[in-house]
Amino acid sequence: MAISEKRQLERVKVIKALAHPSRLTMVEKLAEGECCVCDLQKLIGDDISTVSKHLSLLKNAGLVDTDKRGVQVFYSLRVPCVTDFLGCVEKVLSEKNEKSSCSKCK
Amino acid sequence: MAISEKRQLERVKVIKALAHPSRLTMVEKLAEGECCVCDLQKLIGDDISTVSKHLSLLKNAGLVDTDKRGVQVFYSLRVPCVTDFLGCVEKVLSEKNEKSSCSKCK
DNA sequence: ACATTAATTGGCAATTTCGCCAAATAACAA
DNA sequence: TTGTTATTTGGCGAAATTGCCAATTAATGT
Repeated sequence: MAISEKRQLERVKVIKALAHPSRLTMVEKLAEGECCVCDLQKLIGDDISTVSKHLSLLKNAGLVDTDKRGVQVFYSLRVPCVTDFLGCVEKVLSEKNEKSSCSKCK
Repeated sequence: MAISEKRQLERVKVIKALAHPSRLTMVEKLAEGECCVCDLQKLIGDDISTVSKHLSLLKNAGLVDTDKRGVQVFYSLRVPCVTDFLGCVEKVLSEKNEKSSCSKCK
């Protein structure tokens, strides 16, 4: 039996949230510990409004949490398994290169 | 040290490939075993050309392999860990619902 | 109250993705 | 060769995503 359309869309929303270079970089950074928006902005280099929008998208997907302390907002990763997630992505990449551009084959 | 821009783009390419309802559904189907394009077309219901394009995108990302036998092309999942990958996505969703719409809280 | 710093939101143009149709290609049978 | 079935490719309009600027909101200090 197929998964409900709605459920699939929720899943896709989570995956989409990770499917952007800046957001992926921020998620990896957050895996090491919480950060304020300003730190993430320095890391990414885009306009702060752009970074903020990326972050709210991540939050909306359920990937991060926020904690406002004073003027700053601290973001933290909600689900640690995202790291394993990336492990799988790396595996796809290594197997891909292994086959398509095998350095041992001439 | 941050991951190279190029590497990050490769990763994103893989994640993006999974970030679509039809493609995600097909990947899950393929996790059970290989399928021809026609079977996947029936599963998804979109025009066959649309399905074919989704599949070539998956292939380009390194997620699936193809095997042409006669007139048909059989697709198969290249990396089994994609299943675990989805496990993490599910975890994100369950924790999300747990907090935002906690049934125990009034 | 006023200024300052941190972050979010609205709006918009540029780019990318999506899905259909029509046409092309490939394998095989008659 | 001709026809048939399976799949891919080209092209195009529609929809979604992206990133900047400007304006707004929020917390704090003077």
